Amino acid sequence: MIRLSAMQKKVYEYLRDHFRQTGVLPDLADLARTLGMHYVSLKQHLEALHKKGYLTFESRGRGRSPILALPANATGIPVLGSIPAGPLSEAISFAEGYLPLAGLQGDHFALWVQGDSMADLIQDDDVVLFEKRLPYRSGEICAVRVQDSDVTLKYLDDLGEGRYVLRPHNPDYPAVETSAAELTIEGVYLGLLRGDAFRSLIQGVE
Amino acid sequence: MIRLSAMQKKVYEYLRDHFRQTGVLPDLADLARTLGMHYVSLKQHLEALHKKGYLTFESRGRGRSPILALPANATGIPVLGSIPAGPLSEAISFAEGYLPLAGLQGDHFALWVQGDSMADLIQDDDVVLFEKRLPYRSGEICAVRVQDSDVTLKYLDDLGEGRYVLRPHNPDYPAVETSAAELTIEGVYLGLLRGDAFRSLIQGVE
DNA sequence: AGTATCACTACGAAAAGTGTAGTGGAGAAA
DNA sequence: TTTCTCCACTACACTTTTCGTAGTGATACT
Repeated sequence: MIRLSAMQKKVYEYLRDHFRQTGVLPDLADLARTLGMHYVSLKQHLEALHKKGYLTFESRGRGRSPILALPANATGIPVLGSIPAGPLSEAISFAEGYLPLAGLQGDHFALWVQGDSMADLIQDDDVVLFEKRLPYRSGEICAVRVQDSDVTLKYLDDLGEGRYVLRPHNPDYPAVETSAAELTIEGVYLGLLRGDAFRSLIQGVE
Repeated sequence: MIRLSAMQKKVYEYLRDHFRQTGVLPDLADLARTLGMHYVSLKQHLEALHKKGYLTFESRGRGRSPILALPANATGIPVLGSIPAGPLSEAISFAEGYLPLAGLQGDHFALWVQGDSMADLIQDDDVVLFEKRLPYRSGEICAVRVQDSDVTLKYLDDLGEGRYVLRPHNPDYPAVETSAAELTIEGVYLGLLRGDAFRSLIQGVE
């Protein structure tokens, strides 16, 4: 991203925090008062931020509220590239879109699942929501990375003494035993989204 | 609902249709021009509609765009009360909430599933989206009503000659054969929503 | 019948918010 | 130095919203 000046950064961070807390963006006049600057200066900062791609700012003519919005990547949950839920192979790639879900506590991400190792519970092409944390108990569904290269989606059974089992739901796949040293837990399963109708909720997908 | 005057009804129906088609609501000034009335008259109509519960209209002070929104039940997909996916017993009750999904073609509804006859594909407490239509082929998952009283969620296999089989995904439950005369197809499965995080998308749930 | 009250409709004027143009200073970069 | 960007301000035009005013019709009470 292009570098921001001090004032631009201040404006952007205030807007982002305000949106995360309240879910709405303030009026330009209120905002100018809060930040202690003139309306026109604020507007110039917003135009600069828009030009640099940090937000959407579009005037709609005199007297009409401008279109002011933060991009999905500032507030939404990133939907990461597809991961194989079958054999361990691909890793998490870059974000393909963002899921606008307000009011969630914690750090979340979503994966576009490919493969059927968790079928029928989780199917090919499902979008699965995760929270970035360690599992609270043995047997939770987790997105795990083994040997610093592959990401997969399995039940994570804790055998104790640093030993773990990655257990698929689909009995056609084998369970794999591994050690804590080889294992990186990327997140814990929270829920899933299935079907084209719901997939339209994801923003930023071409 | 409280009765509306002719003008109020005209305003409400125009807003509803406009939102369904475009997904956004027009400016009050544009709206007044389109409907051929003065801005203030329109505003009074909107206030009356708000008072009567047909929409949300809240002024935000002079010169600031008002908060104008249609209730979820005018535009969203109704989420109907829980149905048993296990043994045939309960019927669709009243709407418990609405799912705001814009841009869907066709007539949709959602069911809050209880039971595990479709496990592991569809689990207890999932919210399942349906389209109100007949299945295109045999074997689709449908919400069906048998004998004009019970609603259930099963694969619907067409045996021909007016005979059908309601087949659960969970092998612990038996498949049931029935006839076209006893069968009412309420809708065809489109997708599902699982997990508390996604459930917060449903509006109107206490 | 007459009166009071209320809801509905309608218009004009003023307050507050928003947009554009133009000016100018401070500091960094060429 | 010159040029550019960032930042700030003044002044004025325009839009949106509110406030005030008024007429009509229905209903209920005297």
